[in-house]
Amino acid sequence: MGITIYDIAERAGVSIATVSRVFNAKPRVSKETRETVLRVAEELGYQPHASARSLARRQTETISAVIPMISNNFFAEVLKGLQDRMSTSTYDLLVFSAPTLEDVRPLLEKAMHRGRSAGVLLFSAPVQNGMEVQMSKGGQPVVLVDSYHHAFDSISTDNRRGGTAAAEFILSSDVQRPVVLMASPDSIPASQRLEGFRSTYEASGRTFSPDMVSVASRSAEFDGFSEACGYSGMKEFLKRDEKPDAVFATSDIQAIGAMQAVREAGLNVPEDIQIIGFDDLPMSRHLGLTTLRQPMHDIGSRAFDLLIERIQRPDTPVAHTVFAPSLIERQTTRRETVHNLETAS
Amino acid sequence: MGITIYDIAERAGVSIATVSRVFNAKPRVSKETRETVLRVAEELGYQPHASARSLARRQTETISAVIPMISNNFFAEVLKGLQDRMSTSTYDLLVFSAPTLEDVRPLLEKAMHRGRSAGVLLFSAPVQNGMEVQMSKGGQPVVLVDSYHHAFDSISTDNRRGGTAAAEFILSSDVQRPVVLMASPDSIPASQRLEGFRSTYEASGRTFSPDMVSVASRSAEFDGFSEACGYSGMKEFLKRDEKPDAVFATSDIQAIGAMQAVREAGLNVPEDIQIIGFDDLPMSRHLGLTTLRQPMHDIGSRAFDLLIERIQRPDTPVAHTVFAPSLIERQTTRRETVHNLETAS
DNA sequence: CTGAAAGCGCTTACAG
DNA sequence: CTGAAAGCGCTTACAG
Repeated sequence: MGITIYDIAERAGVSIATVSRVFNAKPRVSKETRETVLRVAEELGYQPHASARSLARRQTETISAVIPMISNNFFAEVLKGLQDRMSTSTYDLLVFSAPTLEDVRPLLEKAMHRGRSAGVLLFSAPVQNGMEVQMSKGGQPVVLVDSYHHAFDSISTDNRRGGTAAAEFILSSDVQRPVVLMASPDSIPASQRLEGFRSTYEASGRTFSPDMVSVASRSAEFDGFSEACGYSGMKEFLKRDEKPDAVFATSDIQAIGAMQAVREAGLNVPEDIQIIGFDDLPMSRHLGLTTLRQPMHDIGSRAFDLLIERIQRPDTPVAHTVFAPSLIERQTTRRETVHNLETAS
Repeated sequence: MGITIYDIAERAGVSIATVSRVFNAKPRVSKETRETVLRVAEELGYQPHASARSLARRQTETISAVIPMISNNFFAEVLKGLQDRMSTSTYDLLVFSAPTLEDVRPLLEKAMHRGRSAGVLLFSAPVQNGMEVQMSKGGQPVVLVDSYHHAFDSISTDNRRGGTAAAEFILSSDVQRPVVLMASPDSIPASQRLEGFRSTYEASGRTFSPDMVSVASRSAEFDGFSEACGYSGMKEFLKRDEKPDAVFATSDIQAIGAMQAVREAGLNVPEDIQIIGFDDLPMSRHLGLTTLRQPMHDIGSRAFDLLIERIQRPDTPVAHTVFAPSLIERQTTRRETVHNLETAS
């Protein structure tokens, strides 16, 4: 059905080898033959066959991305950064989206199939048990995005530091009863954010009790990174006699759910309750949400660069890229005491 | 580097043909040889080479999705429906994301490359000029998602009807000065939503003047489907002496931007201004947004089914699937007169 | 039930 | 600068 290299060779009166050469921009071809080949190819509407090419070249120009919960806004943004970066390359992107963290394993397996792609980007999944082995002997390099493991390249945000920044912000204000809206305990990033918050808070001399945090169920949709989780968690907090006066959510999406719960309770943000999120989704700006920004776009584009680098130079030492989150102050918080702050964003 | 069919044939003491047979679940293989082959393959960690396989079979088990602006929430949801459906199939998904509608053309071209995929899903892009030809003679079938063209299978929402429903809702209330927040004029879906609204509104005897609609600029990010556009459009409306008392946005995301603008102006939703969106994104429920729901998940899964159907039976007549949007009433609107409503959601 | 062989559409030394 | 030929890793009639 398709027209091949043979068709154009015949019609141009040359061998298939020279046809191949012109399509691979090899130098040793005379200008005239190059031109006729190109013309004939154009006439016939020739397109190289992707599979044949990668089989012969013993390499493929596609990469795989294994992503849990693709409709998550954070991933969507990172993906956008990735795609923007890829649009100027010749690589294609194969996307494997896992409904839950459980499904990541088999999908990774699939993505690692020989000849399918040249490398894989594994998003936000903890590397556990046999996965490490599977990844090492898979033949293609994998780089971790929003995750960490000493044996693989990774790119992530300093979640602990983000938690610390949130705590510092709260400690420097007049907040008395902060609470934390945490995602699933299985989520490494969320755990680190909580931990950064907790340790910094305690370091100030105040006590951080377990009832100050609402943890999403392990089976929660999107690992607890959802409005629903933020909403219901906040509802619970609001039932207390002593209502919280500030909440740190481990993601913007949870913070948005919390905002809604607060409003429904007839309370005001930030007057009654201040809210801090994590991510800085595009919508957060318009919602006036104070948050810890992750450079999602950069994470995506860097991930691509790292993977390509690794594909081309497999023996480079493993590298970990960590971005620092930055506090973006907006309307959901107010700063009472403005000491210790050199720059306001 | 990789271990091939030859390795396992040798080690199992059989020919490569029989090895191939067991991996293709062909019937004519004795139980014993099947078992030894499988065992040896397991030992050696054999994986079939994807490219070689599709070259030999003359078919590939991957499909392509060409999507403008992948970080758009609507697409993310449709993609999720698609992926959920695909997870039980053996197909892989190649994603081509276009930063703008301009980039769709070249990406589609790329996606149509021979041997790359068995079919393509083209999202939300108007089929214009030469695209039709390119798509017809591309060799692989394409189905349109959230778009329409008589010559290709398509799956979409009845946007006009959604606009009509929004207008009817408003007409049955005490709203006096409704306005519309429209996305880019280049967007077919947005145009249809507006048109449905306009015609129904006028049919009631009221006049619909051009200054009742705020149209996003052609160069607006995400074709105007963004909080930023809803926000700025609403800001303009609020500068008027006679402020609107209801707004119909052509997407939820614009509606969310509008909500923020209203709040910042010190006005209340729905008391001062009622808001209706379009899509019913997951977050809309938690924001209490009244909207016209599109079954995004179903759109995604149906799209997959349609494409596979078309791949398998290329000569089936072209089919168009149209989903009816449904009005979901929530807190951003209030119904004064409750006549003509059998079921409240 | 099993094997030898041709073929899928390209790339790439090797000669010339 | 160009061609003949082998090879990439699999599938699939065709014989047996």
